[in-house]
Amino acid sequence: MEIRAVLAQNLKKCRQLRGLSQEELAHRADIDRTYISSLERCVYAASIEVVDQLARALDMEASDLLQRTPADEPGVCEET
Amino acid sequence: MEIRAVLAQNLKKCRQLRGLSQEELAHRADIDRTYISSLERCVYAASIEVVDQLARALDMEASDLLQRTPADEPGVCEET
DNA sequence: CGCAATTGTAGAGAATACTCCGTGGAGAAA
DNA sequence: TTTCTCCACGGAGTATTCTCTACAATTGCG
Repeated sequence: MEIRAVLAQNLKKCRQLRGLSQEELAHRADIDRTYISSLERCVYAASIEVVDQLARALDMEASDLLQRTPADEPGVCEET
Repeated sequence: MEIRAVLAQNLKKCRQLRGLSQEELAHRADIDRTYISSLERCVYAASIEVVDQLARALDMEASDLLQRTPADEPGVCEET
């Protein structure tokens, strides 16, 4: 799986789990809304600074957003 | 700690632990040597694609290279 | 010291991330 | 239908990453 897709998947999942719209997240992370939309569609390879901003807005670690989830394990956003 | 510094620190440590020079790593990751030098000095905020290439060249996960190390815990490269 | 390997650094240019504008579509509710 | 929210998507412009070339500084080793 491409690293872009890993980020896209984790980003979308964690955002939705927190009940945030792309626009709300954009505001909290101080990032353009359409850009977040692009990231969730794998259009760009984000810089680690953007990943860090998004992670902080989601109250998690940057490394968590890049975590590849083995098929039979829970994702980074789920509770145990 | 800035996310650039986290990457810089982990990158340098893991590279040295594997006995690789910047040039050898550059070749294995198919990335310019001077750019790796820059990353270890926090000059740029790498894209997640570069982080992934470096991680694969170091036989580890991209998320590991962005892991912040709590002061009293071992780094991502150390054995237990 | 002399030599070799490694790393720092500068500068120019290509490539790509990122912002900002706007438009339109899908779904839900009045 | 109309309205509202959310999201996909395009284009143009700016900012930054990333490559390449070349040379200087450093480190370690005989």
